[in-house]
Amino acid sequence: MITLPRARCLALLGISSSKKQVKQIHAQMIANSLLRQPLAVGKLIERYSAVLGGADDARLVFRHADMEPEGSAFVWNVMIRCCLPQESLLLYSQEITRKRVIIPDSFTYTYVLRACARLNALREGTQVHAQILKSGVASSVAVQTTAIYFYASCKDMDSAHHLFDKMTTRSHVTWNALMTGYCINGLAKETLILLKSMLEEGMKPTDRTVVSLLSACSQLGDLAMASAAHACVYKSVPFHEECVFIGTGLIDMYSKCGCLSSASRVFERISKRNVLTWSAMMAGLAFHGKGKAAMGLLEVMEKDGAAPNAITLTCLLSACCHAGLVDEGLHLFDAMDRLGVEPSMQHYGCIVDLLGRAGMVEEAHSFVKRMPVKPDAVVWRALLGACVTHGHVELGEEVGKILLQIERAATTTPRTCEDYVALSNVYASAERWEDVSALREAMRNGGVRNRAGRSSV
DNA sequence: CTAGGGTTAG
Repeated sequence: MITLPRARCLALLGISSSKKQVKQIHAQMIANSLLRQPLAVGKLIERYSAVLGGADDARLVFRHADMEPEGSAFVWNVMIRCCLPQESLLLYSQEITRKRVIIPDSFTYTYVLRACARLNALREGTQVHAQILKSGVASSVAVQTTAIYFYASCKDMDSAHHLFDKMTTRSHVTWNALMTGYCINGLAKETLILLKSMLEEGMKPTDRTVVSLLSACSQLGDLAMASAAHACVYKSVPFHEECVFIGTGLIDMYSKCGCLSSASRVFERISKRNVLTWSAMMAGLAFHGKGKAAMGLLEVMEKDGAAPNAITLTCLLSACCHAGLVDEGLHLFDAMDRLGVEPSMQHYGCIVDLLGRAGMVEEAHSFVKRMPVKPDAVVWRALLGACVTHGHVELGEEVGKILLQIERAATTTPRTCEDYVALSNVYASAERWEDVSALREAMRNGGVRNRAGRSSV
């Protein structure tokens, strides 16, 4: 048997795209006794993790890696970086509780914090952050930036901002991390203020900076601001027309600011469209009640050789919903199998909403009962909304009680008042005032806060 | 020549 040299193996690994290919190179590496070399093992784990169905193989390679202590630390870091966030935390905590055979370094900490961010695990990540501070490892800009990203992902903007203020050296990624944090937490004004200070400090905005800027403008719904942002993108980001994120952001921004024609113009001029570009345009059309046009775009998209995904289907179903296109929506739902997209809770929710808004409350109810998965609160809420609008008091009461049950069983999500208010509206529509006041009483006793109303545009 | 920090829908 001919064995490939190390360099050839590593190069081939880099371009392997299926599990079968990775397995072949894996065999070569065994024959070449490359599996005692940290870099080779690391690359193998990386590749297995990247291909479909390779997670178990990556785990096996990791478990059987046998090398010097520094090599183990390196391979451990690679594994934490490449596996799913839940497993990253597990690998990390196992090693920490075991008498610290491997000492985490700044690489480990960035990966673990990133995992906590993805899991929305504020408690765990805060503990990790404390361990970082205790570890004596001089915290690098990368670790601190990831910590900012972590706190922001967990909606703890106070900690994120505090950390940012304390940093003496910041990279453009640091600025972007905090800005993205403001953005995803709906703090559009803060996003713009931070961008201003970034520019004042002489930092150049990057493609990721302008994605936050565009999203902030979407939230504000201010067309004048949107045009200014668009001009800023033109001035400051070279090759912006090749950046899919920016194109998608522009389409979304113009749609949300009420200017569908500008959104279409941007869409037409994008050279590299991906599934999200198409989805964003469909969402924009949906937002403006142009359901037929959104459906028409699906055909163009398929002719263009792009395959719709779960997000695309959500956008289209919601377009049908807003435009009252019941038949089209149901037809599209049936076509999902052919399109290769498995219906998720959101798609079921769209159909219930579609039927409910069209006044077909009985049909919506029987659809919910036929669902192959357990309906979540969003699905029930759509049905309850239909009951309120179309005066189905009995069903509304039944659904409202199911929702309150879900509400009480939930321990992780904060208590909200929406479901109480909705059920209360059912009672009010039937002039059952005693039930209304009993519900208000239950809300007070349950510690459910009434929230102030808000509007975006 | 032992790797590193983030993002697009509702």
